[in-house]
Order: sequence, then structure tokens, then C-alpha cells
Amino acid sequence: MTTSPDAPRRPLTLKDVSEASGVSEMTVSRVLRNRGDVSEATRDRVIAAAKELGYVPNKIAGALASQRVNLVAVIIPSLSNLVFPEVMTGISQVLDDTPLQPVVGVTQYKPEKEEDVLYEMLSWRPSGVIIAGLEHTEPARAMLAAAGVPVVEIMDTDGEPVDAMVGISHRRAGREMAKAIVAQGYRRIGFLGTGMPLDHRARKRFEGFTEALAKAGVEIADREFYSGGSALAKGREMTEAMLNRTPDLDFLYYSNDMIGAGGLLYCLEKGIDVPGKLGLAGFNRVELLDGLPRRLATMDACRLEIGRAAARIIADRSSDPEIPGGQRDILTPTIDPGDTLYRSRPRV
Amino acid sequence: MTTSPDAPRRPLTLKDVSEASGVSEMTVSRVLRNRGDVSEATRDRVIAAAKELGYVPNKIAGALASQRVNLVAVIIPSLSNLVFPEVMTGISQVLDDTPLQPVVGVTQYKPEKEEDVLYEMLSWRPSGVIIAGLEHTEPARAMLAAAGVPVVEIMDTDGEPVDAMVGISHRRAGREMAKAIVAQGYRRIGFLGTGMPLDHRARKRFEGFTEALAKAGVEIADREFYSGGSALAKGREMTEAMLNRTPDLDFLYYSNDMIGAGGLLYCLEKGIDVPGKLGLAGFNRVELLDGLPRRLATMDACRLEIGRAAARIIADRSSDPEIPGGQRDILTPTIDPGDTLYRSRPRV
DNA sequence: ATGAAAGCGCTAACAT
DNA sequence: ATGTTAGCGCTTTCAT
Repeated sequence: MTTSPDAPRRPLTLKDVSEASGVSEMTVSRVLRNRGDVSEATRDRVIAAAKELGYVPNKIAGALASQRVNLVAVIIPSLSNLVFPEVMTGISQVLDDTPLQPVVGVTQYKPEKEEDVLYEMLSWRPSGVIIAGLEHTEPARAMLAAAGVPVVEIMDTDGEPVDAMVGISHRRAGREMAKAIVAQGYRRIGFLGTGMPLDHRARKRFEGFTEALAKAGVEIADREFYSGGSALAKGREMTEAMLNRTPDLDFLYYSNDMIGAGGLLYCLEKGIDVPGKLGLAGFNRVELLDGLPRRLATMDACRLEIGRAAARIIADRSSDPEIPGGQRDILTPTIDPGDTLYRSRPRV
Repeated sequence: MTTSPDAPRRPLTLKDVSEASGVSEMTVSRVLRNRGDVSEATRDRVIAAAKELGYVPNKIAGALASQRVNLVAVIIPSLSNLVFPEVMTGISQVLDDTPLQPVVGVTQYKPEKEEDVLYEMLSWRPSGVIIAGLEHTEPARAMLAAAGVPVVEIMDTDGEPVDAMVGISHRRAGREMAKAIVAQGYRRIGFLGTGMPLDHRARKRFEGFTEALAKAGVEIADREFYSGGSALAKGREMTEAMLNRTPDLDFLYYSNDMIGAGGLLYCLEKGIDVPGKLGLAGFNRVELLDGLPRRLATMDACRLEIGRAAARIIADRSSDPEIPGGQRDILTPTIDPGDTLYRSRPRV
């Protein structure tokens, strides 16, 4: 591509390419989209002209004319959570083999912000929507229902989706972990979590957790919540505070691996016998933490798989509108006991 | 908003709102955009009708007609890097006070992918482009130059930008750290980094580092590179391998805080005297790590500030096209010695 | 304060 | 294999 003496401020149009190549706009359009029959010769001339001029098609006009937009709206609470980049990776893996492209919107766990972001994204008429969680404002649900494109609600399956859903049951995840903990004989259990009332998944895990404990006749012995700051540091501080307040605890359940790791480091430093005297578990297997001195017990939330499955649904339904909606893909998270849950290990 | 008995598959248009409210399309458009004079009465009727129908404007048509798109293309190598979400936060902070909206594209550190993503995004005619790094393919540079909108290249300032640039000099960052290390009397220095030949910023830091060491008559005594896997675990493994191979090293410089933290944990576990016998330093202050038993020496790369400054430039220039381009904002990263760089601490 | 007409840059549908 | 025509849904501009 050569730069002409003075670059035009006006963006180039099909017409420019048409004139430069001596071919009709329509044919240029066909070449640029690999559509319909075009002779080798004209194709070459058009491509040469487009390249020479540095033409970049105007998708806005294209989308308006064709009523098709190859964008998939992905709406998530945060990018710094580690969890969501992984979901994005799964989505991208699948969409990379299609003409579709993800576009991310971040809500910061705020329902009104979610509503705004959704409205904004729907106004671009995307081919599909992937949105985290099942809890939305009334207007947001209405918009999703009226969008006229596939909608996949991800991460959580404890509730009724507008259309399709892919995720895990966080209530069940909490229950399973509670059962595993009780099965190991722990009885004096503390809970440490985020203070975010709007993190519904964390809330549901907690509910499932206490529910299963209750069934075993156990009650949470102490609890503490945090917000803001470095999760690792917070985990450390909270653990110290809780153990000072309630020294007879024999298990700490953390609502995520980062604060759990902070707690683990604290315990190791203090020479506390883990998991002999004190068991620990987190949630959301964070690969990043694999280099810790000891592996924290945790549960994999299947993030990559959730992203892939959601994208699959959008891709399939958007290429074949005959496919009905309402898919339910409930994945099963499994406990990874790491080194901090099982008191007795199998003898070698 | 009420849901009509059978929801229409066809998306609603201005015309629908116009008919429902008995007002011309033009006036509806004015109301919905808060433009021009509209009487209180008609405004209310229009808003009521739009809400009742659940009308979502079509930005594609709007953008085509007005030749204005309130999107800012943000092109970054990765979302899992921790660094980039922080840059995004800075960008959002500033754009939230404007009509502009960021749209993210991810390149996975691949030049061709970057070219594709850029082409794709430019075809939506964004109001500005924020792109990581100064190294791009020839076509990518040409596209940026011809885009006709503000372009800000961020993170790195060692090179010539197409238009504006905001970032730090990674070469200088490497030099500064080398000087600080030598000043502490360390002489047998090992380097541990990513094996990514396309991470130009890591490469420049390394070059600056070796250059400043050379000036002090010191040469890198050992080096090791990794790719893939958990950074913490890799840092641990690499550190072990290097110390076994070259036991007389007295300093380890890591190309990022995550692998540095892995190394730090390893050293503490082995009872190595840090920083007495072995000093450590990373790069890119990661808040997430604040809860480690000891604070790793590092350097803040000013990510939040870079995002904010870049967004500022786009916002300003896009609201006032008279403002000329070519801004250069070179921020100064500072060394945070943490607990692993200074051998002698000030006595209390 | 409101409306009518023209057209943004492209593509669907129909010629040829 | 290529060209022509008529919009896509909105906003700009110019009337009233």
C-alpha cells in the first residue's frame, strides 16, 4: 500500500475502489466478501486496488444493509477477577473458528451498570449475548427476552434463565464442600468471604454450605467478610483475626482461592499444623497459585468449559436459526483436596 | 414496559415509536437524543411510548447517518496478564465521564493477529485507537496512520509512535533496576524471564538491564526463560534450577512479579537468607501479591496512569478536533525496594 | 417546536 | 460473470 502525497481525510468508500479498479461497486463488494462468482482477473484487479488505496470496509454500512452483525456481546462483572479472563479465553477459542467476534462489557457487579451496558450493546444489534449470572434488573431481563437473538446466561445455574444457561450450581458446590469437610471430622468451621452482597454466586455457595452443615448438625462457628484491597493480604489478616477470636476452629472455608492462599501462607508461617489441626479450603481453582508451598483444597468452577459451551450455543444457533433455544448445560465441579483437606493421606 | 402478547421478531424502529406516540420520527429521534427543542408534553409522550414498547435504538443506523461512533478501540496482547485489566480500569475511569466507550481486542502477542484485530476494529470506524506497544506490522502502522482518528500507543516509549504515545521507558526501567542492584554490592546476577520473543517490553527491560550492568563491569552470570504454566510454579522451578546450576549467584532479577514471587517463596522455604545472601527483584508491582511473607522488590509500571492518560488524549481530541496530535507522555516508574533489595536496613 | 426530504455506505434482489 | 435498483434505520438539513 502506497501513501498518496496528501492522505484524504475522508475515509475511502467502495466507490473509490470501484473507480480505481474500473469495476462496479457491486462487484467490488462481492470480491471483498468472497461472495458470488467473480472472475479471477477482476478479483485480482479489485484486490490490488483495495490494497493500493488502503481501503478498510465500513462495517456500519454493511451491517445496516445486510441486517447482520458478527458481534457477540459478552457481559461480565469484572476483568480483574481472574475468573472472567478465563471464561473469555474459552469464548474466544470457540468463536475464533467462526465469523463471530466477542465484545466485552464490564458491569462492576452493579445491576444498573449492567442494565446500561446491556442497552448499549443491544443497540449495536449483536448476533448473541453471553451474560454472567441469572440475576438482572427487570428491564434488563425484558431487554434480553426481547433481543431476538440467542442469550446465554453463564456461571450460575441456580435459577431460571431467560433463554439458555451454562454453568455450575453454586449452591451445590457449597453443599459438596461442606459434606467433604464434615466427612473429614471437622466440626468447628469458620467462613471467610467477600462482603459483596451483589455477588450472587458467592452468596449461593455460602447458603449451600450452611445448609449442608445444618443437615450434619453443624453450625458455622465464626465468619468474616472483607472488601477491597489485595486478596492475599486480606486473607492473611482475616485469618489472623478469626483465629485470635475463635482459637478452637478446626476448619476455614474461604469464598475464593486468593484469600484462601493468604490464609494458608499465614498458617504455614505460624507453624500451624495444616490440615492436622486446621483444615483449609477455597473456591475456584486458580492456576496462578500452583507454586504455593502447599496446595489449597479447592473446587474447579469449569470456567474455560463454561465459556466454550456458551460460545458453542451462540455459534450454532446463529448459523442455524432453526435450532431452538433454552439450552441448559449444568457442569459438575469437582473437589480438589489439594494438601489441606484430607487429614489422613493414603499410605504409600 | 409491558410485554405484548406475542413479541415481534422484528426489532422495533423509530417508526414504531413514532406511530405509537403520534409524533414524527424526527421528533422522536430528537427526544431520544436530547437534541433540539422539544416541548415537555411531546417529550413525555415519546419517552412513555418508547419505554412501553421496549424500544432500543439502532446505533448502526445512527452511526451511519451521523458519521459518528462513540467507540474507542483498545488493542492489547492479553487479558490474563493482570497488567492489562489495570490499564483498562484507567481507561474506563476516564471514558466513563464521556460519551465514549472502550471496546477491547486481544492479540495474544501475535503481530498478524494484531493486524486482523485492528482491521476489524477500524472497520467499525471508532473515534480513537489505544494500542499496546510501538511495534506493529507494516500494514498495521499504515492502517493506524490512515485511520483519521486519534491513535495512542501505550505502555512503551522506546520508539517512534504513529501519533501519540503514553508509557514508560522499559529500557530505562531495566537500567535503573540494574543500577540499584549494583549499588547494593550484588555482583553475581541471574536473570529469569519469559521466553516470549514478541514481548518487546520485556526484551527492552532486559537490554537496558544488561547495558547498565555492563557499564558497571558486571555481566549476567546466568539466565533462564520459561513459557506457559503457572507463573508462581515456574518461578519456583526456575529458581531452583538456576541456584543448583550456579550456586554462587547473589541476585535474581525476574521479568515479572509473579515468577519473582515463586522464587521468593522457594528461597524462604529453603531458608536462604534474603536479601543478605541473595537479593531478589521483579517488575510490575502486583497488588495481588501484597500478602506474601516478604515484599518482593519491584517497579511500578504506572498502568492505571497510562490508561487514564491515553483515554484523556482520545477524549480531548475527539471532542475538539482542533487539538493537534503527537502527544508524548513519558511516565517515570519508581523502584519499590520491598524487603528483598536493600541488604542493610535503616536501624530503628 | 415540529416536519419532510435526502442520503450515510453498503448489500439483497433482481436484471442482464 | 457483472451491473442496476432499492432500501437498511437513522440523522442532517432545510422548511414551516
